[in-house]
Amino acid sequence: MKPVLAILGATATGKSALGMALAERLGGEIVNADALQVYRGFDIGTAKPGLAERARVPHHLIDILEPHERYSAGEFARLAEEAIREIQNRDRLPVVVGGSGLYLRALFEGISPIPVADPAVRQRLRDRLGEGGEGLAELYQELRGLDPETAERLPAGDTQRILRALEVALVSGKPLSAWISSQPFGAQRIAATRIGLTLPRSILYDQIAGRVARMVREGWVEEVAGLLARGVSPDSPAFQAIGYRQIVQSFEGEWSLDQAIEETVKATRRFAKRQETWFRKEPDVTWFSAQDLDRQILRVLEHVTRSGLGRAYG
RNA sequence: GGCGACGUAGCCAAGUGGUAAGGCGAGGGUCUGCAAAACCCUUAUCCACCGGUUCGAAUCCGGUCGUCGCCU
Repeated sequence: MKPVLAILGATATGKSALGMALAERLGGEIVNADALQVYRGFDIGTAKPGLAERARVPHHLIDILEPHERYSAGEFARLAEEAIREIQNRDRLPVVVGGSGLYLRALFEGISPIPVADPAVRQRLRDRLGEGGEGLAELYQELRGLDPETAERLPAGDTQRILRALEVALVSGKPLSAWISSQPFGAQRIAATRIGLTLPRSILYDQIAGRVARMVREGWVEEVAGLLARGVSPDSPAFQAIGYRQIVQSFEGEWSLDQAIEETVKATRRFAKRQETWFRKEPDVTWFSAQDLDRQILRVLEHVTRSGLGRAYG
């Protein structure tokens, strides 16, 4: 497969804007590598590109799921690869834009073909964990028996991963560690020219606060109210999105709207920090300052044409 | 000016004689299908300051400074 262009970086650094600009100049189409922009109706708080942007440049993997549907790194990797193939068949340049490190890794390095767990099994494990259940320690012990390698790796408090590892072993009869070693990351690569956007922490945090405030002005709270009124369950996967949760909690009286907004800003800051931690050790990323983006675009363009991409898409 | 309360980390705060809880914030990190998730680690050689009592003081006593409240 021919190489693609990828734009990554923490939230609120301007990835979408840069992606648009590059796609327009290079004859590209955007492949969204974001876990929440896939949900219909979750627009403002996910900073989803608007209809105007999408009319100017084709976007893929946006608005493809209903809020109750589940998405995942593996699903993303499959869909993204398909989209990339189609775009390349049209002789256009795929521009992958996103901030989720795992999703990007799954796409570019290939993710092990681990079977999706049976929801019934997941529910049963949840029940065993819950009130009057055995508790996490017991489940962790069980995992030690079924998949000692993974148990060794995981901290005893990581409920989410312990459950997942048990799920895989129970459903497939093969431990997660075996699935992984049969096709580790890196076994199936898609070449990419990776552009990273970064900002000094204090500026990034200002940016985040400003963006959340703007989203609220643009009707974020009303959007959330509308989703609930339409019957979207607050327990839907889509409501895992930062801000949406907090706003729902303010509706439920847990805190005031101002507090919800403040909590949203905080959660976004923590998220951005985690993204930076992930990307920091990611190899083969050429970093550009997100300050003064307009002027950076020329430098990025130059870098892109000099990279393998210029040749591949002559 | 008088009286009273208070002064513990960037913020909030517990601790009232035995050698500084916790929360928030911040920073660092882990990551194979929930990833905008989940999890882990670090963050006060020291309790406004000075002196005293005591084997031992953030804790008791005196003074100084500061903050707040009430009174004049």
